[in-house]
Amino acid sequence: MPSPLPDAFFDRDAQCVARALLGKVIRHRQGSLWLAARIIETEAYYLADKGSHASLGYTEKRKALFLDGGHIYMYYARGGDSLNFSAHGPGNAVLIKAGFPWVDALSDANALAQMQLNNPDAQGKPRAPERLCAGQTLLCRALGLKVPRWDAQRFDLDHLYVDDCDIAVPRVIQAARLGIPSGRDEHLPYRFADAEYARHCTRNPLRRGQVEGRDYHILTEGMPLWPGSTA
DNA sequence: CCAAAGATGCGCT
DNA sequence: GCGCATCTTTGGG
Repeated sequence: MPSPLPDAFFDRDAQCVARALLGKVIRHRQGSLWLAARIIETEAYYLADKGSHASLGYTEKRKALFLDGGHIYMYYARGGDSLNFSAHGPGNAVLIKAGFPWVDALSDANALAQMQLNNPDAQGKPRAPERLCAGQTLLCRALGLKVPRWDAQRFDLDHLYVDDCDIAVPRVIQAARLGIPSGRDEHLPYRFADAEYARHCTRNPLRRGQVEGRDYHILTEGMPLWPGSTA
């Protein structure tokens, strides 16, 4: 039984949404197949922070960032599509950074095989499932999500939604976001990852050399965000 | 119309 | 860890 996230889920602070999305499942229908990936890595962006697209100002392309929580914002950069969901407050949103293929009764092995066809490697060969959604544009490629179809749209139970599959995420990693140029609020700790899937993220936040308390923090269930602001 | 950037990804060291 | 390919969108001429 699918259990789509209600609009109210997204109408909260972006960091809360980013954290809560870990372990949720994105489902996108392609023909008769429901392609699916569980979310393992997210980043929050705010109107006021200089790393965000919204901080560049309102334009037609960026309008979805300013719509009510639960709108889809997609953009194209560096050779691929990226997926975001708007959160509470104009200009605030969550970027979906990485996922992991999800297989169940609705999204079966045939759906996974289609995802591998959608997102082959540079030689045209199928990727290992653990690499298939290990990046914001890889995820969109595997799931078949495109800017022209989904930007500024809402979820649609016949085509695309986020499913609460009741997956436990006992430990969440909170760290600085990736790829933010210096001077653009690059230190803000708005990146969130499922600790059990850390090695399958865009970059492993627990890789050798990273130090807890300096490079990242661990949040267990019920623990407030670090450094404590739930805004 | 064209140049350049961009919330990246890959391959090699 | 670093260079380079990536290719659509964007904005200036």
